[in-house]
Amino acid sequence: MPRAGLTADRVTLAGAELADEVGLDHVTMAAVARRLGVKDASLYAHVRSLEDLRGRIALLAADEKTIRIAEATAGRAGKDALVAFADAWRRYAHDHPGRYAATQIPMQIDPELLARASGPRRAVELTYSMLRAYALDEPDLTDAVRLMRSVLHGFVSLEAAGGFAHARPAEESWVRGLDALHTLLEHWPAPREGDPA
Amino acid sequence: MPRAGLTADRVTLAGAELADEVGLDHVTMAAVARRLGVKDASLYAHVRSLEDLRGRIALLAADEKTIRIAEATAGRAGKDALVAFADAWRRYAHDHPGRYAATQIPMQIDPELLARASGPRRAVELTYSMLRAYALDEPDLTDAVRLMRSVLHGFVSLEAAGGFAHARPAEESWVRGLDALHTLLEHWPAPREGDPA
DNA sequence: AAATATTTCCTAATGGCCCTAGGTTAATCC
DNA sequence: GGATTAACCTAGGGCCATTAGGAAATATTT
Repeated sequence: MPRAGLTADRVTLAGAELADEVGLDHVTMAAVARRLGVKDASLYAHVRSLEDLRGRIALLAADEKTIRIAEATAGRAGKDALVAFADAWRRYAHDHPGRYAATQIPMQIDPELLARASGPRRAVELTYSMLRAYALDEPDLTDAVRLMRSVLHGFVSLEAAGGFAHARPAEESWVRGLDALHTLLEHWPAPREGDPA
Repeated sequence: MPRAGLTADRVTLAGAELADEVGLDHVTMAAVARRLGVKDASLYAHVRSLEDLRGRIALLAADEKTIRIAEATAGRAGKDALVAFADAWRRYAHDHPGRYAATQIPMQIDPELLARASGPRRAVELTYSMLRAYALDEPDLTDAVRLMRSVLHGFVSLEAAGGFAHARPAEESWVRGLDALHTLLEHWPAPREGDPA
């Protein structure tokens, strides 16, 4: 009987595809094994546990999202870069809802695996380089990066959870929200007197 | 043998407490039943399924969060109200991480139950009333409300997932981010020429 | 107060899932 | 080709969700 040719990456990919199709919390060892034409016990040669698998899906998603953002922002600057960055983020979440959901799981990921992963780190670095165009000094830059990430992640999450009633298309609020963010970054307020930095 | 005196609300509360203690996805029928000193099968007289229970926890959380925000913002206006609103939101997420996580599950909630719940609707209404102080006209007001909710939810989620490296305390980015949001709301940019509203 | 109806909670059972242990067989390396 | 490594399997234990149907406590009616 020939072998299926499994590997940790192939198991992860199957899990990721399944997550996009049926939702992250319907990704089970049994279902992934079925998709690969294999018995569930066979997966444990490549993946430590279901939690481990979910962590790997999260890291895969981080890598893919980072690549998309890098490609989208390459050669752009200023507001162009901002919009390209944000659109790439949102589009990834739309195209891969299950993978994206995996990125939200609190960091119960195998530390060794996490250390070898470049996706999350590079995503933050990309945000920094994009925002550097706005001439913010630390610690404002860090605060702006965090605000930016909060907006993108929050909008996309609420959208996915059906949080925006259908009155006004989410797309339009998105465009206008990015306009507003751009304006804000150009006029980032100075710390108020009396507040510690 | 005396009875436990269960009801849908008591089961939901036990589930919510458990969610805060051990995380939402460790909330199982069996665990809730143990906590209530009851057999798991007994819960099905009050709750349709595990999914139903999670939906009820989400609605409970929405109600509680709304009440906290309402109390915090009562009698305040302008930036005071904004900060009180945001802090109440974030504090609820910190105090009740499991309940808060439940609010993120896509709306697979029993529609009939949802219709009777006032929490989610009132939370949005409160956001509208708070932002009305900034003299925005529709559709800008709706876009601002959505941006606001995105920031709050996104920040709190990233924080809970350990998304902010410890370099700079999240608290400080939070305060400065709210400063920035306030400024933005005071100077909300007009739609750019050529763009459809 | 007695009889009835209702509801709560139980026991029993099915099937699915995660995961471990230990055996076979296919690929790989000399 | 023979030995080693690894992939994949069978078997099984334990936990969980859910249903069906029975017994006992409460509520309702007379």
